[in-house]
Amino acid sequence: MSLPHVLLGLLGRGPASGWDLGTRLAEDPALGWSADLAQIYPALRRLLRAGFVALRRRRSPKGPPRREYRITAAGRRELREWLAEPLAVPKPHAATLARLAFLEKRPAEARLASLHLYRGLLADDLKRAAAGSTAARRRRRRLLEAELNWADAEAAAILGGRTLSPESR
Amino acid sequence: MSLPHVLLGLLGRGPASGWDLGTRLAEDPALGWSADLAQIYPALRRLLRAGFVALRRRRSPKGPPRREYRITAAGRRELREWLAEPLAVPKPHAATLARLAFLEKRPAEARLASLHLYRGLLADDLKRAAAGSTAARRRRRRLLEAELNWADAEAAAILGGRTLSPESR
DNA sequence: CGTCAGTATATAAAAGCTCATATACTCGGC
DNA sequence: GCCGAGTATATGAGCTTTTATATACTGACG
Repeated sequence: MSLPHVLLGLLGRGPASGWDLGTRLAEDPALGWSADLAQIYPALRRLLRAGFVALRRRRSPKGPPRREYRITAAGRRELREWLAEPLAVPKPHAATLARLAFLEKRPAEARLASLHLYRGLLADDLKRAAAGSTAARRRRRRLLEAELNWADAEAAAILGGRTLSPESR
Repeated sequence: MSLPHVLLGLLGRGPASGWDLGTRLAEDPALGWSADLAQIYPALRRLLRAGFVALRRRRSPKGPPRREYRITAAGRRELREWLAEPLAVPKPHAATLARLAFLEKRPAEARLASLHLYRGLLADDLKRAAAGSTAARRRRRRLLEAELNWADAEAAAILGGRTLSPESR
């Protein structure tokens, strides 16, 4: 849907090859987008045909020749228009959330074990998200912190022998 | 990827038709999954062929006959196995986050306007998320609150004439 | 000298998802 | 009696995304 625009946005920060864009996407979860190289390469071609990016081949110190793309004036225009569209609250599409929802029915030990593992992953992510001072990074840190607090509260409630829900007696 | 499992999870709460499942998914954002009916109907058929659900046709007070599915013993087993898989921190896949990240380069008024609209949407969602006492709902409320706080902090920083980032002088 | 790891591009096949459209049944209003 | 709205199931086209596979170049290790 909007992979091309995300790529344009990344190219707005400077020229890059398909490989570069792939690693940037993979490394920055604050961007809220990820894509396989098999998706990026065709997308770049479409952007090239549309005139939104320009291509320069360069030899690479390691490996085969790089195809470096840079954004064009038309590309910047397109990017600006996309950025001007109103923001919608993202509806997450994640199996983890569904599992979390259904976990409620499982025995307390199982819930606690899952929560504990999950908490560990959250803490790792928060540590990795410590760097960076963009709005998107700050947002990500806040959300991770809130989720950590939530996980702790849930674990405490289970350990306290009662759930926070009304069906507990 | 996991739509069939999500459907099994929902059927774990009681029998339902494809239509019912579609509306439940659409109405509960804490579930973290959404699906078109065009996706749900074939998925239910596959679950039926696999023996994870059983079908009963019932006349409906309004409209054409309903096809109600209920989870079988094999289905419960499958669901339990899926729930036992370790949770991974979801990586959001949302154009909004990417826009947020690239918005940084736009003029302050544009950023403020976007933030303000976004804040309004968040507040609406939070109001709608007020009900429910499951762990997933509590999680969602916490995250929405954290994001509201973030949006307010960002807006305040812009209004204060400086950003929170070190490149502000 | 071979082969493994890392960089880099590319394509095909399969799976997943959205959008448009069609059908069918009931009820309430005009 | 017809029309529109709400309930309910279903399919096909087209798009996006994932997974698997292939190629090619360099440097390091054994």
